[in-house]
Amino acid sequence: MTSHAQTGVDLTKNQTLVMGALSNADSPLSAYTILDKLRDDGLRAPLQVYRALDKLVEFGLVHRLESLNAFVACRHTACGDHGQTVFMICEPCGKTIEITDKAIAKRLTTLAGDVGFALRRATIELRGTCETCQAA
Amino acid sequence: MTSHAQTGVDLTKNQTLVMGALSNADSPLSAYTILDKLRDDGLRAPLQVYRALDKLVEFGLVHRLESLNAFVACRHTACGDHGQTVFMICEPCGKTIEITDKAIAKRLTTLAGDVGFALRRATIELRGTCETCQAA
DNA sequence: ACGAGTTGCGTAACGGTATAACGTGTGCAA
DNA sequence: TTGCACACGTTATACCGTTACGCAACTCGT
Repeated sequence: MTSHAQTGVDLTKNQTLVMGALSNADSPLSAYTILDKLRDDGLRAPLQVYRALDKLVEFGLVHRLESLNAFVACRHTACGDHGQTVFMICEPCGKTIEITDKAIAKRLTTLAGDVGFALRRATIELRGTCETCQAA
Repeated sequence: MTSHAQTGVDLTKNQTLVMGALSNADSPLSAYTILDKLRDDGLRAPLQVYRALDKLVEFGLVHRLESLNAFVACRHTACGDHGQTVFMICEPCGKTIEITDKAIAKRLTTLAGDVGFALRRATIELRGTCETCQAA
């Protein structure tokens, strides 16, 4: 369907709706919250959202935050290296900062190698308080 | 109730049961799986398990794996520094390796500091394949 | 000894998260 | 035109976790 500028991936109608909901939000959304936002657009069942999310994650346009059971639009689609992203989740306000860092990735690879573990994907989620909320 | 050798913490009856179930298991268990294992010991409701788990996590005897919605007995209770533990989860067999690493902890602290984020706790969970499963 | 506070326990009901199992429609290639 | 792949839609169900309530036991200060 509509083409995504940064990746050239064609999104279907439902994928576009879900992507839009996540892009507009300023903090991660649960699948059911997304569903509620999109009821007026014709979505009715959780599965419609989950299917779209699965694809969007596969395309690298969306990340899943495991510790929150929620999803967030990727802020730097251009970067490769998904699967090694560090998320900083502000507990007061819910906003998340997304960072990739070679040093972390390298160290994790080393640690895995030390015990013979074949690393496929890393989930790194930090909890704390963002600068804005500390000031407030 | 019974005293835990390594920590001196007194566990209640339910806490002891749940701790026992996790210690016997060789991979992480969900709360409901624990419940099923302990039905013969008199447990009947999820809340009984969740309450025990909350305390055990608080004591540092058990870790929660966010990406699995499951729990695992801590393999090195002696170490302090919970909240910075790296878990390597083998997808074929489910076993998890638990490691703490100063370099990772330090780098995460630095990254957080760079953006003014007050770090409270880190979730680091790696997915991949353990040495045994690679050989098989 | 007594009451107040705290902690753990037990049960029922519920809400949030995710998937299974169907079947339908469309586009495209052999 | 038949078969395949893919997205879609619906219903039902499974799994994860919490709220709300009340009771029992154990402190601890008076």
